[in-house]
Amino acid sequence: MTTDQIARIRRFQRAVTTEIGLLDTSFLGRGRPLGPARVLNAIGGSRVEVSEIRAYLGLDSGLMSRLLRGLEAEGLIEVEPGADDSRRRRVRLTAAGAQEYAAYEALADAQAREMLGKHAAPDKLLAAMDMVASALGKERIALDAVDPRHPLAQACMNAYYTELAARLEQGFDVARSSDPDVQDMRHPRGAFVIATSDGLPLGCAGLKGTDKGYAEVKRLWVSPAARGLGLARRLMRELEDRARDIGVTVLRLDSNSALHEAVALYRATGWVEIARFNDDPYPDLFFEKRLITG
Amino acid sequence: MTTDQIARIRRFQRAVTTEIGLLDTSFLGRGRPLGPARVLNAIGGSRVEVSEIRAYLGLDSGLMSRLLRGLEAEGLIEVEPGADDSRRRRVRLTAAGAQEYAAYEALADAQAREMLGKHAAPDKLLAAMDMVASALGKERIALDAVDPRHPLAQACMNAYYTELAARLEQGFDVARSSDPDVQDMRHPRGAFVIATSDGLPLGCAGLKGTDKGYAEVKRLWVSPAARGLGLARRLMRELEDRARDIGVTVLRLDSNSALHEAVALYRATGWVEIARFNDDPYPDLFFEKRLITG
DNA sequence: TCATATATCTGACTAAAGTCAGGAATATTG
DNA sequence: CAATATTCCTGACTTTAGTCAGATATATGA
Repeated sequence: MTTDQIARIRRFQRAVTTEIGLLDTSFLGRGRPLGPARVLNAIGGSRVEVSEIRAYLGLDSGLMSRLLRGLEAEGLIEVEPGADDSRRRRVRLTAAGAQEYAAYEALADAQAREMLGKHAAPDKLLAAMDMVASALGKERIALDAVDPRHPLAQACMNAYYTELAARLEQGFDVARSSDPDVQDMRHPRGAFVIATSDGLPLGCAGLKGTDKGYAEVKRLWVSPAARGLGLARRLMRELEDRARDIGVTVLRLDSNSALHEAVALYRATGWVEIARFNDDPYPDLFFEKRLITG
Repeated sequence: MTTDQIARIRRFQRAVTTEIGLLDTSFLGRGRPLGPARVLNAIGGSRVEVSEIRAYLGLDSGLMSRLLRGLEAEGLIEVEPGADDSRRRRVRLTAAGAQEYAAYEALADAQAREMLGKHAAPDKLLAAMDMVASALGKERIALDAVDPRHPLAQACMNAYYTELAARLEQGFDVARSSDPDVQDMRHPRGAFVIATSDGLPLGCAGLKGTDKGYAEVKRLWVSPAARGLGLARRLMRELEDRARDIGVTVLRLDSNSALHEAVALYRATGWVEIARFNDDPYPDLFFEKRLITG
């Protein structure tokens, strides 16, 4: 690591600190201090449990309580005890709250739009922002099992197909590859896991159940914005855990030698190369992994 | 502009706000609030005039005054009236202050190092950070005339040579190109201007005086991290102003058709293509611009 | 020289964020 | 069931940041 590299990060920190400082103090000029505004936005962002919001924003319980009281007094939110555990309270926006939240969203969007508009190469700027945001908020990337037909899951798979088409010498056409049945990638036959950061999809992986004594790993993809963070490894680990949960002990997958990073990951995490086990035209490498159970 | 793009910027803002929030509240754990810490760092970063620091940090004069008193009481800084205008006060670090500043630097460097170390593709991350920082801090990019032998000027020129070598079909070797005499790119014969952001060099351009009735523009370069911000245009405008100041009314330059952006800029800003006027092996395009004076 | 502008300082104030101790209600565990 | 833990609330407090109206000293231009 060179001193020049350090200097560059330092410069970035300065640029961002000052800019965000300016950005936040008058928090978008809706006459509400940063604290309540942050809480309102967290609730609008579909967070429901008080404790969850508190952890997300890193607030003291006393402070949090007061901020909630304030928003309640404004008529923007309603708080009620949780259904199964009535200590853990749940918050939701009232109609007025939803309106106020939308106003914040519109303002922030306008700000974002203006910033992009001033730049000559917006795509590059966005890609750079994605990468930085992922690196900064690494531990905020959440993995969730969803239905493979979920819009975010679809978005990931489409990005995956596009990337395959670009990277495979012979191109890629989904229609010619065996498209896994939705049923096979849902509990209890299998699973489909997506990685998201503040709602933006960053990666996916599917576990496809079969009746042949093993399950297959399909559609492992990580967004360029999140590469280098060990996300693929996390996704694979998650799939293995879920495989164990549904009683699967042998996993298989097919891949292509053009996908270096993925192949290297398989080899590094206990996968063993085996003979071709299907007649899909795209893969040229086949792996198996026996899970340690107990 | 798509909604997806907006969502990406919004996500970036969130990631950065929360991260920097965490980063700054206990400002690196040296038991000093953010305010005084920022001022100390601005002074350590070779800013000397109180008014300059105030503008840089965006502080109220009363607050600034108090923060200075505090640092003075700690024995970290000394304040004295300016030499030519005794209203504008100048600040400098005492020995203890320099030590404290160094401690902050070391902590921030360690933090940066840790962040880079956790990333699998640090170069890409740095490039992304540079781009974002430049876009955020666009108006903080300063242009200064320096001696062409200045280390930052040299750094820019070396980056320029490397880029030429990569972009020109026939490569590039400085030794074969006519290296302008240092004298010719200094006042009053010419000028050399660099663009920096918080000390990081982002671009350069040289004005080389000749005895043939015109001056030449040489070494126009903008760092990849700062492209798309109109910096080349700013550099050229600066050179034109300086040319007028030293009484030059005709400018010439040579370029290569592989450098699309530069050539497009010349054509868009009043430069007219002319016949070859030197025997340098690299250029294949030649331009002239007559300055409007008065 | 006199009016005006500029740079900084001081005192009095407010708003916002955060801390801490303890209390009430509810859940969990041996 | 009793002891303990968890979740949230309340009140009293501190720190930090920031605002605003003068006061003071110095510079500038007619």
